[in-house]
Amino acid sequence: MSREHDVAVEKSQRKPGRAEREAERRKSILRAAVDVFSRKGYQGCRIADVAREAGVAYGLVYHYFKNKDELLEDVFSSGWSGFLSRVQAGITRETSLEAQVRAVVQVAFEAYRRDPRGVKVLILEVGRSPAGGAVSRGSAFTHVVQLAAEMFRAAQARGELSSALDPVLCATSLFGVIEMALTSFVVGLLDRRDEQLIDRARDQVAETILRGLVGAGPSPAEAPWNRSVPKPKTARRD
Amino acid sequence: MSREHDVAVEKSQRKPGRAEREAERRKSILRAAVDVFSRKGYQGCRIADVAREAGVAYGLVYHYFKNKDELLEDVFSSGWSGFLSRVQAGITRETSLEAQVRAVVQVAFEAYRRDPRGVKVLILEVGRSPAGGAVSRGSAFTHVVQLAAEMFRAAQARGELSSALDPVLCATSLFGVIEMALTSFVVGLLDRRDEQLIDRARDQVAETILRGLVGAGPSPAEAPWNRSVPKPKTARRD
DNA sequence: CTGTCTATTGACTCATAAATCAACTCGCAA
DNA sequence: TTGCGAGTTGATTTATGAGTCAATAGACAG
Repeated sequence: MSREHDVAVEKSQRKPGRAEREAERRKSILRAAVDVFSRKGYQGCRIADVAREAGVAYGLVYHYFKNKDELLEDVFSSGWSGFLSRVQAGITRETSLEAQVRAVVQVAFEAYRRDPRGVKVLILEVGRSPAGGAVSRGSAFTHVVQLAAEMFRAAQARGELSSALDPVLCATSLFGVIEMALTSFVVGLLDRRDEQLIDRARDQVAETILRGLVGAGPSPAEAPWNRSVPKPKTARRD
Repeated sequence: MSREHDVAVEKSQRKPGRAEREAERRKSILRAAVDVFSRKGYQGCRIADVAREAGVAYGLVYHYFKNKDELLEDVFSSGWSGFLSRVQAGITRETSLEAQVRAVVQVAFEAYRRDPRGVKVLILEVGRSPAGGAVSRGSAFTHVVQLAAEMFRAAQARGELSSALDPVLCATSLFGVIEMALTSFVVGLLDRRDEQLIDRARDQVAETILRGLVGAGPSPAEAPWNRSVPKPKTARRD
């Protein structure tokens, strides 16, 4: 008991403890996998690459993950579930459609800023895996789209959005614009090092969707978008 | 010379001629490749599948194509170049930004209606091949985006579009919305057999982008989207 | 200190599929 | 008819990479 007491008390000290060391290893392999996937794609990468990148032996990958597919599955779920919950939170927090849309866009761009490679994997590999994908990934993309579709549907019920529009199409449009904008950074069409450009892109994406969807309604004359537009442009130094 | 005469004269008869037979074979393999790619993806499919689908021997694929990669390359270029030239034509034919955008959307949806599988391959496999793709595919996507960006830039010069917007982002937004809408049919999020829905989607996509981009100007109260837009000077204050 | 238990290693096996090639078929000209 | 040569075949070879496993090292309990 004395030992365990020590361990429990000094958890934050430099005494890793076996379980923690293991978890750390597992995470480092996961991180390496994201890295390699983002560079070579799922089909194109070898377990050997992941192992080398993580600095562990080939066989160890199979100690922590049943097989290659489960590895991808974990890469996916650890990344996507975070994104999904943030999107969910953003939608719930805000009340107007405009604010909700801005929140979703914000979440996506923030995720990209924090972890471009992870986003790249999600975008290029998982979100739209060819039918063969077989696992839950494909349906996860569907899930987030339906989440957004629900948001648009609710907005229609509140009269904030023309009911002539298809909510699912509104949702795909939203993610289409977001995704393609991020893709253009990923593939180098736009300069990913230009922080200002990323901000402008985020704002323009939100504007495009909002003015588009909202403005498409039957009465464009009203234009209630003087509503607390909270300074779209972050005042940057010149 | 008599032989060539025959061939030339009876071109439309049931005398294939060797060169023509070859070209036909090549095309049938290409068609089969599109088919198999669309079902199993590039990495996931085998040359044997393509050969079987085309009804030819395994080895013959290698008679017509240097290797698997060149096969994909040809699938791509034969499909993409057609799309590209149609987009180009659509942009050139029309004069107002609104009409041009509608034309581009129309081209994409028409292509989908004509050959869903081909579009699926282009969208899911080629357009966004992981960086490792190495070949021209990645840059081709870049190409069409830049074509559209040029269109938006010209519209800015004519005063039809706010110059505060980034033309490249306008272009990615346009294709992002188009592509995701088509994707949602491809993956079954929307019912691809519902012709009416496809039409509605096409219209909504165009509306979304147009009202979005055009309406993004500083004073949406006017709403001057009454066709023609021959007013080159809408004297917008920035 | 000593034994046990498990994390870790990397060479090996095995399945898959790309690419090759020698044999064969068949249209066409002499 | 005959023979050349290109089209066509599919078994064979070769390459690659996933997954296994017996051996080793290292942590922890007694």
